[in-house]
Amino acid sequence: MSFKYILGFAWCVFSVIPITQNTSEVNVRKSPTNKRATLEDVARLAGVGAMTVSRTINDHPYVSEETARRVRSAIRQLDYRPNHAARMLTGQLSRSIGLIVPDLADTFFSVVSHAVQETARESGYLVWLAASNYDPSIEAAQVEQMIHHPVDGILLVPVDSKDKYLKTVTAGTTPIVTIDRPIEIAATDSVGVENRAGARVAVEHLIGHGHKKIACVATNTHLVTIKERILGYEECLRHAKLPISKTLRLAGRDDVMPAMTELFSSRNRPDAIFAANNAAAIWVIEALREMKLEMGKHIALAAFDDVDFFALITPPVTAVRQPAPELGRMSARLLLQRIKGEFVSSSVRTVLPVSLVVRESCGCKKKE
Amino acid sequence: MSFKYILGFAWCVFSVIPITQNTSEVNVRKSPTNKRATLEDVARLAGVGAMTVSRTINDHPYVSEETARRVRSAIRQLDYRPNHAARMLTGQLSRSIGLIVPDLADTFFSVVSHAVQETARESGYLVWLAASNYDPSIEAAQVEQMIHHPVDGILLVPVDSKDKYLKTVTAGTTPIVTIDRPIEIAATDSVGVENRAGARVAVEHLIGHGHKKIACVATNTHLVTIKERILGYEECLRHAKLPISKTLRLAGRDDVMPAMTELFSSRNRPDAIFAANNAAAIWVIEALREMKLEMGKHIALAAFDDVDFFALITPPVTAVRQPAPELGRMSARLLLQRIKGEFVSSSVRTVLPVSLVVRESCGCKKKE
DNA sequence: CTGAAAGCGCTTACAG
DNA sequence: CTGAAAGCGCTTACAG
Repeated sequence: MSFKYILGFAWCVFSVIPITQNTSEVNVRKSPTNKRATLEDVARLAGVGAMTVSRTINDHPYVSEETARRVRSAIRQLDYRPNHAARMLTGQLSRSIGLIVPDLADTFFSVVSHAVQETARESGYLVWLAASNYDPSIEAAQVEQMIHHPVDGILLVPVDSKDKYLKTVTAGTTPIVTIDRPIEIAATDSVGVENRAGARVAVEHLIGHGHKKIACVATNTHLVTIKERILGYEECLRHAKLPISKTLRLAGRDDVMPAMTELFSSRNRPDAIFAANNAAAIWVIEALREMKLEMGKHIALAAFDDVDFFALITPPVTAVRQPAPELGRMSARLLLQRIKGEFVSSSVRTVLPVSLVVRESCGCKKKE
Repeated sequence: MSFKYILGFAWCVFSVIPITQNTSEVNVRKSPTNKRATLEDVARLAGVGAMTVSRTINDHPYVSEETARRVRSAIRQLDYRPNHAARMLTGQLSRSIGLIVPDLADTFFSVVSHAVQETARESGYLVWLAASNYDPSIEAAQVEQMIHHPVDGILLVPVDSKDKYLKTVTAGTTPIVTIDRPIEIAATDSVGVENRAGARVAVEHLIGHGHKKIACVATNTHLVTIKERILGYEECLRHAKLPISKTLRLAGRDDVMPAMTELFSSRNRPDAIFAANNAAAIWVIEALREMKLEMGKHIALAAFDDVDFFALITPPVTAVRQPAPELGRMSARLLLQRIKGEFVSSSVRTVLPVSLVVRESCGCKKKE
């Protein structure tokens, strides 16, 4: 279907080249002097009590500048770094959060993750990252493991927003913020986007082009977000008094061609398609190529979830753009606030706006 | 340059909707009974000593099946989970590794990260993820923070393989494996790909099409990997006795059009382009559109680093595909071996093969 | 097979 | 401003 011919090459060697060990690596590793310096060591060297060192590190007031200087110098000499594990044991915050997404290789989630990571770093937080592979049991296990690590809070893109494990987890003491979709069986903070309204705008745009038979194609139709988009699509058509066809649900790549062929040979052959998510859009685009139907000419297309390369496709694809970096930043900030206890209201659902990026697959022409 | 017209919408509301708190969330959180159970609690409930519980958890031999059963039941009753922080303090492995990449939003790195994450999970490891944003000082800080957390090992895509901080870090006790490129100032394990040979195959393919004037375009030319690819390009042309033009180095998006215009108006106007990395390829593609030059017809293009959507572009782009998931998996496995001490040889450099995915931008025609 | 003691490296009260 | 004591939750020797 996609036109790739892989060429093999004789030079494709898999080589493991041992490098001559010119550093004293092994010795260094075993050297006992290399053992990490502790608070005690620093205290001894600086000639003070352990508490004074601790206070200096934590910027407590009530340490004479004089002593602080001595301590700092000792710290530098020994290259001392506080042991995080010991700190956490005394009830300190771990200064870490967990992030669990379905698939890191998906552009949308990787952009969200990058933003989360950056926001966390700015606050001195480290982030655990895990991918659930769309498997609720993996998700539950990872959340568990993180909570007991422990982390100060968790950012989660829930695969199944009704899974019972969420009930237990949200009742616990670790704050949780969900990204992209809220949890349906408990009240937690969530940050998402205007799915329904976004779908409406995309479909309205197609209607504006004069299309009457608009089909909807989607994958992952069990997700609340996708359901919302489909609702938006239906609302819009109902409002315009146009016929609503049942949404074409694609489960896998193999479904695509048969389903599309059937759709186009039916007497309800559509003149426009609304793809409710990017996977559906990509599959539709591939299928249309296969079927020799030119987008923006034989058939119009508008998608939900804009992917950068949609601009590079011919013709460029019109799509609803989600503010992925904002989603990451906002959710991370909200979680950090919860952790610090700065934010004590009840759960909030934040809904971010989306915008339609009009290109050419919908039938619009490029302005020169 | 890219044709996007953002439409604003009146309904683009940013709404923060407080949800009525119908769960007893707050009470639960403060409830002291909710405090995590400890080893001691379990021991008391099971009527045994703490050690017995510890041994049961860790599957030590020498625990009578009878006692073990009682302990396990107590664990279940109290929903006990060992505190990781306490364990680590007694010198146990943390069962976590760190991964630092330049940019998580980059497809190549996000695919690598996903694979690393998965491999780690299969071994019960959790992974810290950080992005350096191509800034060596951020990279150094994150490595530091992870090492002192502590983590058992670190996977790193070094931004500057000569940065002096690497000297210190690699001399330490935490094993480090670099991905994509080795460190130049110390001997550590690394897992990368055949950059030079890959470039050669791509350029040879262009030569095979009869092109004589082949230009090379690249970004991030300070990276060893890119240098290698450029060397491969030059070797190949030298071998074919064709003129070698100086590599066009693009620093930012704004450089592209001026540089390309100049390149094409010079008397050495190329008939083919080798893009040494995906960013360069994308910029070149955009520029060619702008210049109304059709790939595979007016100009041939082959790129290093295949990106999924290259197949969806018109014409589909011919590119050297790197085994990103393997890169992630292999490096993670190698690191885990080092951590367990299973692997005690000196540092190894692993080089994975790449393959050319021939599509149409090079001038090949799609087989029907 | 089982448990009491000591300690991992830090911090929180408590006394100076 | 500073320090000695106790404890966070576990595990490693050491004795039964």
